[in-house]
Amino acid sequence: MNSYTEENYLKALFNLANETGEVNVNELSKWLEIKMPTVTSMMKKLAEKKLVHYESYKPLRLTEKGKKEAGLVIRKHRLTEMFLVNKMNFGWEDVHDIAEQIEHIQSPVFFEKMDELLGYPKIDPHGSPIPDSNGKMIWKVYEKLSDCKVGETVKLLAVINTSSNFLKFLNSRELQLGLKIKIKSIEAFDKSMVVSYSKRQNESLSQLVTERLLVEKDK
Amino acid sequence: MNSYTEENYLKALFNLANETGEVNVNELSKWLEIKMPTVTSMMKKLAEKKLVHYESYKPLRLTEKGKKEAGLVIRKHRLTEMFLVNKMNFGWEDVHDIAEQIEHIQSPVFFEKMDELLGYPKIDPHGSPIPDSNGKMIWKVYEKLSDCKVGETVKLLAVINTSSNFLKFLNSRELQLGLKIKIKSIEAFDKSMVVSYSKRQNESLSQLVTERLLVEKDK
DNA sequence: ATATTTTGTTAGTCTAATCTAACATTATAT
DNA sequence: ATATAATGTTAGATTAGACTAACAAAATAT
Repeated sequence: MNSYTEENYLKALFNLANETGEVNVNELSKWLEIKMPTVTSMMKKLAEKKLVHYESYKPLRLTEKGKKEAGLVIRKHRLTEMFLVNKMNFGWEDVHDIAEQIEHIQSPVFFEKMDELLGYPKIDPHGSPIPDSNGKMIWKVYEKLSDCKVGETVKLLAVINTSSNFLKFLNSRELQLGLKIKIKSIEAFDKSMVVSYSKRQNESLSQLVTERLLVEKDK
Repeated sequence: MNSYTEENYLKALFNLANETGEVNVNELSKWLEIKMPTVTSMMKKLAEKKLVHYESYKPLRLTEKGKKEAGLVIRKHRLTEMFLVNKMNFGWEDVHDIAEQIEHIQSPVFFEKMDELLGYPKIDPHGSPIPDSNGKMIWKVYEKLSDCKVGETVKLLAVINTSSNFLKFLNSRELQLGLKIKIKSIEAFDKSMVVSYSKRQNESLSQLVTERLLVEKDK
């Protein structure tokens, strides 16, 4: 069994991993807002438990066991977010902090029940995949809205940033998952986009926004 | 803000308090399965925080502030049990351990939402009162079934012990809150009762059981 | 009334998870 | 190629919450 704290490190390692699965001590330290020496010592502990590959001065990498256990924490987090939104009527902007706590509840049946009541969902309210009960997660390859071209019509399928402020901003523009968005123009100097969707015509979105919106070309 | 551990001590003090609101260090120690010296030092800490009246060698007593905060933890616990039973289809025998964890979630809106979805319940699935949002709890005065007399018909309104084993036993006899129970006879030598309720005629219940069932005389 | 048992406290140790200060290694820039 | 900056580690301190051993006070029994 991993402690509350260990679960948080595992989750962070999973979420921060680059293409090769590597994370630096410094990145992890900044992400968790925990000083580097503390991170180093926790990495040694997790290495003892065969959850992390650790060698001095080398980047960190989760072991297979570590990936699985991290995946299971993320599963609990995302099932919780889905439950809060679909069964308890919370807005998607309000679920992150609660899920950060509930993800550490030790009770397999509790999360199995959530899963069942939700009808075994595959994605969470922000469009992120929910790992299966073995901790395995399949990421669909989405495109950033910021990488799309003028004239294209795309479907909004996920958001990268799940901070309350960003999601409240999306709410204020009535931007939600599933929407079809048409790109009318792109400003050359700041990469901001003018787009149309549902009843909104010619809304302007800054690059900070468009690169956090994940889309699929409309077929 | 009280820590997870502090919340558990407060709750225990509340639950163990006798008529005069007093609890001994020893009782508390046994209840929590934490050694006496640890309890003593925690009591000093809670006294610092004005949550407990503490004097060397004297019984412990929650302050008004302490009672309120303990009541709020119990509120979170009982709302959670109610939610698990009524909204997530758990049996009343399976909710205690999960509620022990969820009661420590720090998120007022989370519990407000539960309360709202449940329709502001006044009692939990075991018949215990749910404290209000100021931590105030009103205990109805029930009678123990074991104190009732032959010939009386009573209504089962609460159970004292909420251990999974006891509740599973009640399930196996189809005993549930709200039932009308008629006392047919009482064995003199072991105080066991023969009772009838719903479709069950002449069920025998040991004193260990009858003194854990809280009832009201049928009017 | 005194001895014994039970209850409660003090003093000091331990572990998990954090920190700072100082030092070591690796990466970057001139 | 070397100086500087960034990153990472070691050593030692701190805090919360637990423990044991030893002692002290209160309750109980003879």
